[in-house]
Amino acid sequence: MQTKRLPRAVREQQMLDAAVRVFSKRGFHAANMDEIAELSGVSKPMVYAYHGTKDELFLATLRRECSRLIEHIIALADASLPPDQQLWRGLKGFFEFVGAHRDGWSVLYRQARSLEAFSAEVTDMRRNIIQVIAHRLDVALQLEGRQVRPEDLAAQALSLVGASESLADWLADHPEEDPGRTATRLMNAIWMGAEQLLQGKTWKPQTP
Amino acid sequence: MQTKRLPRAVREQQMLDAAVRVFSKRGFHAANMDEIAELSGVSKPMVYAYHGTKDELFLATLRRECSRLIEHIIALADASLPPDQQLWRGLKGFFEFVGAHRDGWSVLYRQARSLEAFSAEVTDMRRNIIQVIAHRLDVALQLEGRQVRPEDLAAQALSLVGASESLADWLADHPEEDPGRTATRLMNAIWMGAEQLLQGKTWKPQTP
DNA sequence: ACGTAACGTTACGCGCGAGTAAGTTCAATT
DNA sequence: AATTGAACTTACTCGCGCGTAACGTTACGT
Repeated sequence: MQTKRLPRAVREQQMLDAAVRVFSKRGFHAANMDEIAELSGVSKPMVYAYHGTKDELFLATLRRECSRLIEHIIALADASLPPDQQLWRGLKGFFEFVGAHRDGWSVLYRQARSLEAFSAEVTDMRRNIIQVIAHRLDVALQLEGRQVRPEDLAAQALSLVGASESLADWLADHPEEDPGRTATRLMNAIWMGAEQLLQGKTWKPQTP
Repeated sequence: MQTKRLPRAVREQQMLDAAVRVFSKRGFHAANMDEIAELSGVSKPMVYAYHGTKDELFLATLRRECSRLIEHIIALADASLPPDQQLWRGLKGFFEFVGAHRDGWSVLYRQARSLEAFSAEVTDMRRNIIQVIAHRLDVALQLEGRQVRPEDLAAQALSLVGASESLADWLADHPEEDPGRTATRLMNAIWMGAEQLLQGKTWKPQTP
């Protein structure tokens, strides 16, 4: 290959790009630094020079992918929209991101959550999302004059997130599937509920 | 320690018990065979003699925990019950199992799913469960004279499983929580749906 | 045009843990 | 009580992969 020398900032990003791919393909432990280095078009000590240890490199990739995901979602799910529209847009944004960044998703979840050293990081992020969802649900409920126990709110939000992750996994393995379609399916599952489905009621996006 | 010598069958089970604990505590890679051996009250070569390589040992523990889980669930979710009761009992069985076998659950999911070498195994199991759920849902729909596209059925089942896993994770970290209560919360989330919740409608078990 | 600092390399140290060879002790069978 | 084989141990080998020391090279400011 033998490409040009590059400024640090650029090389750092290339390394993160490489890291995402390798970590997602091999898993944290099986991934080795030489492969990541090679994929960044550079040799191993450079990776250590720019990103420290393997753990630190992993954390860096994790954080980058994570913030990209969050940004993409919050840009879409405007809190002033009606609840189902908020949910719909948020989900659509989420699935679009997963569809477009398969391996980023994999690094975030498959890997990080199962590793003692990193689970705290991703658990925090997850808790934040869940809290936001629970809060918005709470607002919607209060507008209707309802009151629900906090644990039940949390359970609802947790279910939603779990279901989303599950469909996201599936989406990551099905390139041909449209993210919007997946989001719609999830709306039917979580917004309408199984009972409604049995009665033939389905949810449809108002504005396609 | 220096306990008595034990027949192979017994020792094998002790090894699996130890393996579940260590794999769940440390993760597959970080777990080392010496620790598992020690926890089984025996030295490393015995583990190799009885269970082969580390991979094979992991697979053995995975399979044992897995079949225990499945058996426990199908024993409860009788197909002749009405749909919501099937779901309710299946979920209750599932959460009871998770509550009683925390580390078994961890080995099954956190670890196995993120490891290339084992993901196939657990994915197969998962696919089976999803298919069963989708099928029973289909039966229920046909009794109502409805028809739903297979992918939508699958998505509904997938959401349910994802939400269950999510709550199971939460339950595994909250010893004080009653599994039945968690199951009820999930029924509210997935059976009633968020829209119903907003309207103040909740699901309650008929027979406590 | 030349010094220097950032970019980059080759080649190794070293610990850890999977897996094994060779030998020992106990308990059941004859 | 001798035998035999299953249960169990100690004490290694060996490769892999993280992390680094020591050493080149190119761009860029002056």
